[in-house]
Amino acid sequence: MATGRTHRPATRSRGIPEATVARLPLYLRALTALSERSVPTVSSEELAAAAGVNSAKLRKDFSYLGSYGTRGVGYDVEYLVYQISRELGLTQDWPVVIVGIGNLGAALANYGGFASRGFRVAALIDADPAMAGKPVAGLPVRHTDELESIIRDNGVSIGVIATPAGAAQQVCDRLVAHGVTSILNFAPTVLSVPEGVDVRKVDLSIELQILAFHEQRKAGEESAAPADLAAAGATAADAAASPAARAGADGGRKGPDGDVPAVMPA
Amino acid sequence: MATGRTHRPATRSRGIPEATVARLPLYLRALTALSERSVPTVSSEELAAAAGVNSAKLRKDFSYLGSYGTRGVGYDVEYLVYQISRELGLTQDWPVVIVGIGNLGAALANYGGFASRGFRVAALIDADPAMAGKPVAGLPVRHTDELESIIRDNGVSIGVIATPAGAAQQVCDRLVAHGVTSILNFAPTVLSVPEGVDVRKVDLSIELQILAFHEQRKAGEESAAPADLAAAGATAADAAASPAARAGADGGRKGPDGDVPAVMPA
DNA sequence: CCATCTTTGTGCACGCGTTCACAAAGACAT
DNA sequence: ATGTCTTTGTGAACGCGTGCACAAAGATGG
Repeated sequence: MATGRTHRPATRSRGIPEATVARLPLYLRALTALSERSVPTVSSEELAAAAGVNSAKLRKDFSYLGSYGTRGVGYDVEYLVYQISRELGLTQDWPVVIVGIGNLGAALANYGGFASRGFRVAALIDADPAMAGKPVAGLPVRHTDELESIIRDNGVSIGVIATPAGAAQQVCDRLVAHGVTSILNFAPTVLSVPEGVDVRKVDLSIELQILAFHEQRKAGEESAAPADLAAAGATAADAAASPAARAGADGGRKGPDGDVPAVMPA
Repeated sequence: MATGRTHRPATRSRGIPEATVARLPLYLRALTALSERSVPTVSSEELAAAAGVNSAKLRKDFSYLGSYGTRGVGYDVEYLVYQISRELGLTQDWPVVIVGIGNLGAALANYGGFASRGFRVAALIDADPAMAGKPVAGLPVRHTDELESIIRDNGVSIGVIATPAGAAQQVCDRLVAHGVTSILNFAPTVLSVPEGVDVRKVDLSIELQILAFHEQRKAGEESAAPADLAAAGATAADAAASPAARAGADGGRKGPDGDVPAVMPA
């Protein structure tokens, strides 16, 4: 998956491990799908498969919530949907503001996954006066000046930052100053916030870089096994000394079948 | 931050822990910023602060890469930028395709963070014939039919899926069939892929749900402290012993305002 | 050349998360 | 009722990641 964790250090909430909390939405989605197909019950095995996790892990996760589930039968889908929703706080309405209505901000505003989960986009905010009033996803873009009143009037406690990196900290500070205590940050910056404020970060380029790392490793292992050994043996000092030598090493990519690729694409 | 990890189980790549790999892009960004300001060296303390992590952790992370750094001085910025870039595979060009050019796909196509990191958008692909040829972010949208040739001709090994959930698995299968071995998935679905293919997932609504969980907890702690203590006191054993008792027990749960949920749904 | 001071690199301990494996709980059939 | 069969809930072991704390390395000054 794709996220990092600029998170609370180690404060486990109630008794529920952070890792479990992060999986609850996953289970919820799978359960919702089952619910729509009117499936009455699921076993941990089935549900785990649908959510893409280990069944033992799933059972343990649920055990933190309590003993829902019947031995020999499985879990009642509807009941579990309700319990998880409640645990995640989705039974209530969460007004959110999106700040920074560029390409990404607009895409977020249009994203359907929010509304369907109890999140209501209370306002779209942008610093550019030219944007003010322009309708995006059915809502008029408001100017940053209105930020405070918007937060106050709507009781907003969750903010989404989709501004350029340079503006993010400033926007963050203003959000926090006016009462926002949870922030979802799409700007590629480390935000510093006071104690008690949660920040989660989504960084698109980081995800790609992680994939690139593994991709490189795959390519290297396959085609250049000896070269790889050499690289492993020769400590970084060597490799650094001659970047050219390295550039030549990762040429071979695996095709869909076993065909051995020729040279690297220029 | 914002991602999950539908990842390789436990196979640590080379000797570098997965957690470390995930932080390297963070360090790289901070270092790049320093580099642009022509700062020659940084201490682990300074860099750690800039990247938002613990300095001990940072030093340990770097120790996996090798012994770059001079005691009493710190790390050479330029050198470290190079080393990390190389380790992440960013010294080479990674052509990527983006499939599904809706709001999100278009936003991704326009996202500057890719190009600046060695990622090149080789093509934008959409299933809608009406989209074909339309320019997005300076590139003409191509139709799904061309998927295979695009991947082949460009040597694409990384694919980004930004389609609706329903189409994601199918797109994924086609990508994989034609040689893509790393996928960044924005569709809210669990993708199943063969061994050897890496999937990372970015799920916007999941991030919000996690924030909502903590937000709820914060609100609850404040207003319903005693109820919270009671819940903490009763160990799982109690609750497990009698599901009925439990159902009743969590009646007094912290709502934002203290509303008590009724009974369980049938 | 020696002393001092800074900063790295890492051994070690601890805690969280994952997984195995199984006993207990309940459904269902006889 | 009793027995069988399924599936949960969890105790226990293990491994990874984190953070402390310190020894070693090197710079710097005398």
